[in-house]
Amino acid sequence: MKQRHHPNNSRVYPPGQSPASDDPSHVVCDHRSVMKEITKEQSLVTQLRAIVLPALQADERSELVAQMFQNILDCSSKAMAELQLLHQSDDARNDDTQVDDKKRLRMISDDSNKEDVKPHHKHKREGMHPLSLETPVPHYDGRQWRKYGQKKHQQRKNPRSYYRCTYRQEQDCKATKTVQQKDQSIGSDHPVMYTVVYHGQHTCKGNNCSDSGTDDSETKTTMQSSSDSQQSSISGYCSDPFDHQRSLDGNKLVGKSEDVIAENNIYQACDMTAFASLEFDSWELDVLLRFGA
DNA sequence: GTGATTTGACCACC
DNA sequence: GGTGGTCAAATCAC
Repeated sequence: MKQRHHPNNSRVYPPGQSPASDDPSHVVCDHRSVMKEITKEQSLVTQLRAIVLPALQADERSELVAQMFQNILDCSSKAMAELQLLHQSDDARNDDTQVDDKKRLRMISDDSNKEDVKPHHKHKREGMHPLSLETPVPHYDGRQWRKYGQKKHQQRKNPRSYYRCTYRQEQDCKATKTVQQKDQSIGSDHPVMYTVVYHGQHTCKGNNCSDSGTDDSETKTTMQSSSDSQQSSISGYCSDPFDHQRSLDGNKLVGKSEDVIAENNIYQACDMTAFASLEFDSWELDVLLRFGA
């Protein structure tokens, strides 16, 4: 596994502070804790934005509110990026003691590392830098996806779904993503957490596939998805990637209990990616800043 | 009828 | 043989 090393790899302890008192595990835990809180904040802000913006009339005030939401999310994303850099720095400094942490990072960013050291698999996306994210709302990220496959893996309780850009044929967009429900999500704060891995960058343009993080139309489309009687032509908006959760599909909400509908509306209306970034580079950060807001 | 999703099969790699 | 990713026919929803 190729490690990312921070330039400041040697550690100097200030007077009166021993390595024991500066337990690296505490540093890691602090990073995780803070990143977790930021992730929560991002999720809540995106959810709040999805609720508030559609309720506002399209005027200067709504634009201002949208811009404020954007700024908040930008700040948190930047803070996350800074923490990530610090976290990587600590990992590099503590090769022997942070085995578990490395395992975790390896699991998240496995694909990207494979590309660095192994020949390209035919089916693996050549020249593409995957981005792994955790989010309770994996479907909506400002792009339109079409599901083309699903696989149940022996080691995992939940199947993995494969999506490609809706405009793959029209515009030869090579972007794909995989969505997998996390096993440990049951009982957590969020009902479900998903690991979303993006491969390749979008080359498509137009047709709602452009960068428009604050585009109100996206929010409207998302809000409509839960009540729209039409079948969604955009996998990312309505359908759930997992068969056992097809009841969550917006089209199938009709006839369900109000509680379920309300809950699903929340998560579908707020189907914006609240990214918990764990490993990303500059363009990936750019993606986070644009899509996460 | 059209378009999206599902699902088993297939391929390449390890 | 297991795994990850993709393909394509069947199926579904409108």
